[in-house]
Amino acid sequence: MNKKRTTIKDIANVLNISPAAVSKALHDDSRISVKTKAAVKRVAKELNYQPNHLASALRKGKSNLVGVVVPKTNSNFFSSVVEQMEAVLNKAGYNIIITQSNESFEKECKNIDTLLYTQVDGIIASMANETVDLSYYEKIKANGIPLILFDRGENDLNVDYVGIDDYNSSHVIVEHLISKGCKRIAHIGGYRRTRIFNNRIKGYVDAISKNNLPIDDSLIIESSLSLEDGRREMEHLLQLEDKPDAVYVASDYAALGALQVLNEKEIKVPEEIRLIGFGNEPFTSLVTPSISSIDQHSRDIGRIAAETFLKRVKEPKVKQSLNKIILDAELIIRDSSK
Amino acid sequence: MNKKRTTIKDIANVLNISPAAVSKALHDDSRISVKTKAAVKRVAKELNYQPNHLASALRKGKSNLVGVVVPKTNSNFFSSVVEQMEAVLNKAGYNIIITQSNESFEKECKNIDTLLYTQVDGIIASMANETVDLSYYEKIKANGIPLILFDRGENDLNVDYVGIDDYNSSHVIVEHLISKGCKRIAHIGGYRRTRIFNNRIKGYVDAISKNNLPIDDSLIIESSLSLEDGRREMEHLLQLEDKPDAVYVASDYAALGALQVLNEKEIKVPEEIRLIGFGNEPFTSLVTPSISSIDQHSRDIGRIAAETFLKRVKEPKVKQSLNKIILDAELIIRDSSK
DNA sequence: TATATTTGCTTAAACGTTTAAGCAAAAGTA
DNA sequence: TACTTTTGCTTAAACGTTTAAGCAAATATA
Repeated sequence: MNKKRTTIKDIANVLNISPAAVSKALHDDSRISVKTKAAVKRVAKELNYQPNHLASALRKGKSNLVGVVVPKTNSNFFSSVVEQMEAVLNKAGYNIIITQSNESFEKECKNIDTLLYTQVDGIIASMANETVDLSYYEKIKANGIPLILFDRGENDLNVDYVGIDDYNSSHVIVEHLISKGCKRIAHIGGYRRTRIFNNRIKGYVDAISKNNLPIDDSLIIESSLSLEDGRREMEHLLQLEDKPDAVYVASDYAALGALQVLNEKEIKVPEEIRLIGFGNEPFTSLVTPSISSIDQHSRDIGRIAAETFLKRVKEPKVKQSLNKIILDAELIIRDSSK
Repeated sequence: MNKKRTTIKDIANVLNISPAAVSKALHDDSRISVKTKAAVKRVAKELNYQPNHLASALRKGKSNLVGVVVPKTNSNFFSSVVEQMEAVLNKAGYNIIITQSNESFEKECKNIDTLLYTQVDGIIASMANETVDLSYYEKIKANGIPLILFDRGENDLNVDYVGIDDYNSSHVIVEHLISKGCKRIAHIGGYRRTRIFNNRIKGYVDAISKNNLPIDDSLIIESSLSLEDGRREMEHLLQLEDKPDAVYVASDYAALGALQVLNEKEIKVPEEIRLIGFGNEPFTSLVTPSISSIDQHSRDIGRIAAETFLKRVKEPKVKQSLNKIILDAELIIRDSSK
């Protein structure tokens, strides 16, 4: 029994040609005869030859791997984004390494180090909520490989970005609620230090003003947007003297927490309080009442991010103008705001 | 400006020592003086040296990468399993490449090829529902690297496996339902060709018999267990002349579909029909009524699968006896079966 | 003091592939 | 026929590490 894997050399020995010829034959080089090519491929199959990616990547200085950094794969949004990326990149001959930061800055840094160490040809990332220090992302840029951000980006980094228009989404939501007659619209949002949440808050504030409603700071709440946060902040809102008649929550999970509290207290949704979430997670259509939410076009984001990467590697010389691709989000109206 | 990355050679040149000495210094070899080590590490930092994983992996014949194949990361179970694997393997110096098959056999094969090509040191996999042909898994075994299966495995492959006791879980469920007075318990299951679903069906049948209830084939249904399948099969069960008084669904998603139909038809759960799911997905506690379900100890499964891999690479010579680790699952009783 | 051991390095080969350069034979051109 | 071009390969170096083997100098041992 042979312990060793078969290499290009083994094939060369069988056919009494040079390893170089075998390599070229396997890559359909025009300078190799049809006959030799056929023979090489036959022997390769016979010996169950598996190319060694490490060796070719080392020699070519290109690993054909793309690193993906996400906060958590355990959400419909991210897993759907990743699925599309995979599809597009696979077609172009790339494979992806997915790493999750679990929303931890420290883990995110470790992941980036790992990916660089593994010699990925580029990194597509969405930042953890915790992340403020951008030095690790500068490290990627310094490395010379393309860096594409999606969903959770940072303007300061000056790299390609794909995401939805959070600012405008807030406008759509607020205007929908006002059209239903709401006058006191609360916003359970994320922390302002994350750009997307900041944009949602700014959009909310501007939309309220634009529609001549008063801005009430007690109706604007920042949190981590977990289900528990949603519960806590909803309870808090219900203790206000002047209760809101609608709540716009910047995440479906927190919106669900809010809904649980409303259901438990037998406050009718949407009659007494209208509720809108963000992200269009599958469960929003499954709970009672179903939750209106913003669809983030996850599939498009994944596809476009991957395509942007491919463009960058194809034209590394040309200092292309930066891509900031902002997609329009879509409000899916369900029972909670009808 | 220097385009090139700094290598071990650059450091060697600066200090006028050999690349070999630098390599050893970086690995804290005992035969390198403390002084040289310090100097090497200082220069490495100064030049922002990043080791080239490809080169060391090629030379050492070891990539320190572990491939993970899952049907879909978009489920609490799998993402939680993967999270634990990552934690354990990272600690041991390994990184993981996650690939999802999206339940497609073809994609699964492609993923395995990719992983082998990338020279992973081992593969931890859970098979797609579609998968019947095991030749790709044999390919992994032939490659000589460890293969660990979890959750969805195959006895025929004769490799390490970690999972829960599906057969016994069915017993626990059936007995719980009987204790609540149920007499006609239906089972919306997966396809028998998947071992775990087959075990759940067998467990169900045996538990029914053991408790002296009649086996009624019209109450045993095989499906893909999607939410839509759950809806369709629940509607089908409700059209039976002799309706069930309990339904045990082998997946939470399908259980949710069933629950939707019951809610729509205003059939009271649990009063008229009791319902139990499988997997303890987060939404089971979020919907109304909350769904009783089986917790699969995803964190333990991830941890143990990773540890099993580490054991296998540590002792490749010793033909260890095969590990089949079967964990006890836990029934979480909620409103749908109270 | 003579010999053995340890220390601290160097040299050189190896991992498996790709590729630039080169070269003889075959085929094309004048 | 004498030249150029094309075809079909070979040779050898390179990618960045690691590591076995070796060797001189320093240190320990007898």
